[in-house]
Amino acid sequence: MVAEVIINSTVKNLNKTFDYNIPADIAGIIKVGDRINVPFGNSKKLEEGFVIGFKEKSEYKVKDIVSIQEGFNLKQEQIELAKWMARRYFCNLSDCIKMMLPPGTTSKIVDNRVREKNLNFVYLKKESEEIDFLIETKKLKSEKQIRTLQFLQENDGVLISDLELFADVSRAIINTLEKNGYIEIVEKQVSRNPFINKNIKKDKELKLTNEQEVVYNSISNCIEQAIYKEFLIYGITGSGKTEIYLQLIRKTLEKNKSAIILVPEISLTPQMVDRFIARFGQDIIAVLHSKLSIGERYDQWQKIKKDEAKIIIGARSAIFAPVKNLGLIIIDEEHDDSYKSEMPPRYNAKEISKYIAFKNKIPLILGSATPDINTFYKAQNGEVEFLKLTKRANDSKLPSVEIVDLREELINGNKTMISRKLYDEISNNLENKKQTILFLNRRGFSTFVMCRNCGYSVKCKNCNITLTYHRKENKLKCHYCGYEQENVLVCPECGSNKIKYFGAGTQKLEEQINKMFPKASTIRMDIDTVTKKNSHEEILNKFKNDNIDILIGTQMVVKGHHFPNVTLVGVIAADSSLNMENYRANEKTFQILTQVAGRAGRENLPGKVIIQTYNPDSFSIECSKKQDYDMFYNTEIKLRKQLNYPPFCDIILFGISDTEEKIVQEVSNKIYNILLHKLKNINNINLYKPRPAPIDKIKNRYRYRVILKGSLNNDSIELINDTLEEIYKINTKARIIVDINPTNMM
DNA sequence: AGCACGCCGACT
DNA sequence: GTCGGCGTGCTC
Repeated sequence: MVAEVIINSTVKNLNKTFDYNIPADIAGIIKVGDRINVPFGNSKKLEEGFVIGFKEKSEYKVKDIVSIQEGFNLKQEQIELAKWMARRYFCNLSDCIKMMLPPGTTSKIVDNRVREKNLNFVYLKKESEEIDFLIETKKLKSEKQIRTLQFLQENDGVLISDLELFADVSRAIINTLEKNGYIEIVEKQVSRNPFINKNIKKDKELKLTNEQEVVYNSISNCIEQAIYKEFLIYGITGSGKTEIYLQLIRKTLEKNKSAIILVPEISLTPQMVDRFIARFGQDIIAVLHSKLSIGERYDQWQKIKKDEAKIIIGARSAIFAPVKNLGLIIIDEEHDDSYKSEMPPRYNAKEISKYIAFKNKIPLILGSATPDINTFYKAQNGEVEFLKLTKRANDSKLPSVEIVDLREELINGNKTMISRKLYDEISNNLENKKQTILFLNRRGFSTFVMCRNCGYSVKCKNCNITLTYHRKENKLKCHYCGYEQENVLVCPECGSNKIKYFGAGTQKLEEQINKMFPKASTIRMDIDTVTKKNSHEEILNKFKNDNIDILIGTQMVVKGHHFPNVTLVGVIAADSSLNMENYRANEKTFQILTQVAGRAGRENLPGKVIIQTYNPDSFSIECSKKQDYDMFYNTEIKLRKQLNYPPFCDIILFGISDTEEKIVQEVSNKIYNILLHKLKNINNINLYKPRPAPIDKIKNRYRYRVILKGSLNNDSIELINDTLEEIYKINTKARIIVDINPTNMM
């Protein structure tokens, strides 16, 4: 008898099973899912592996398994899920297995050293892009230093004890990095219980409205009878989805089962969690998200594993939590892009949820005010049961939405970013002591700097991207690789001084607003102001509690929070998301505008939304003015059908990159030709010739891509996996990524 | 990913 | 001769 083992490695060519002999002392206890230590290759150190099966004998000369790591074993069904994922998402099986292991134990063999409490907290001082750049350009050489910085990057600051334990770095390394100004050490008492000091009053169940009750009953019935079914709760903001969730969870608990609630990372705020604590108490709740330190995450994970936590609230990866007796999965804001992973394994948590719900015979709830077009399509054809909430629970009115044509503004000589209409409304709001949110999906001061004489625009020297002007530091920065240089006053090409700044960002908006309304208090929120742990929260709290007049921000102002005193929302330019080279541009525009609009006038105050745009006739903008999802859906779905886009097909993106363009082209052509040859007998698949990616160079790497469109089934997915295996064998140099139904096509 | 193997130029 | 540069290929 030999064990089939997957080596814990991200290397493509090691993504296959290796056979190992089972020594007598563990022969009786070893089972599928065990995490083991094995000798591998000619390395002196042991490698980590996972047992995924057994067979009679091996055709190879096998080595012995050295030991089993106690307390880290996975269940057979988890291995099954990992196998399914690896095929579905064209990724390494060991990457999938890692998702299910205790946080912080996946990078290397960790013995069970005692995790001491520690007061010192370390965080990255430099921007993570800057660190990436230092590594990429080989300016940072020490492997341990790199590992430490990468670890901090991934974790947004951690306890020193976590760093030592999980990244295996020493105090000396940490001190050196601090001396060089890369990191900062903060004296801070960090609790491993994210709920500590919370004194939340218990609340009582609200009486459901008739409409809510209908929704509740349909799902409750499936919990009662343990039936798999997928539901879409389509309910406008404020229609009381959360109360239904809470009562369905109560029902699940009564059946002695647990529930997982997935929410977008950004809306996983303390206020949101408090609502669950108020209803069920903190003892049976676990929270999993990226703002927790690794130690906290580890403790939350253990709380679930020990079956103390029955309610798991978390971001995407919480779907892999080791829940004992799962009875319900809820995905809130199901249209949100953060459910799709952009890193390997590039999984979609909605699909994983469906898989798990089906296997466990339990209901899966998707909730949204602006459902994903794909989900709504399934609801229309009955694959998903459609449930609707049309009334706002407290009867507050939807805000009025007005569209301002920026082209007309320009004709009338207004060169500022604020239209007359919006100017008047802001003035009005300031007089009435009401708050305003201004939304602009572009950070920095100006997105490009151009010479008006010769047309030259300043580009990054590592990426094919125009540099963004940052006013405060008077520098030009690349938002992709972190490269920065001094601002130019004279054109480097022709020597002219006619340098002009185009494409205004949030910094410029802030400056203009401060000029226009010198008395108003403002606060800005974008990646540049949100860096430290929690400061996203801090800015929003400051805005709310200090009654700041105007909040200026990007994407991140849109989600989660509820500001009772905000009555005006201004969208400065609704076009930036429309111009993306992406079939989902309309959908994203509609969703974001509808959500922004939802920020205005949430209680008894009537809200007003002003959308400024150069494309007032675009249907996504028109539909968001009317806040008419159905109209939007009906238009969009026809386009998708016509142009053959999801939900009518799947898209697979093969991304090829390397520092040498010639190699990228060669590998891209090889991939294209092999795929073409292998898939020639399969109907309904379109393969598009290799083309440079929309951003064809990032961090000195040239980028090409091959796109495949088609209705995929298990057979075609297998065929593509086989093809990839062949490609990985031929190619060792270029980086290849494969993404099925990606959210980002850049 | 590591690491050995092996082929070829440089050098005490 | 033989030291070491890195391209190639394998790991049960």
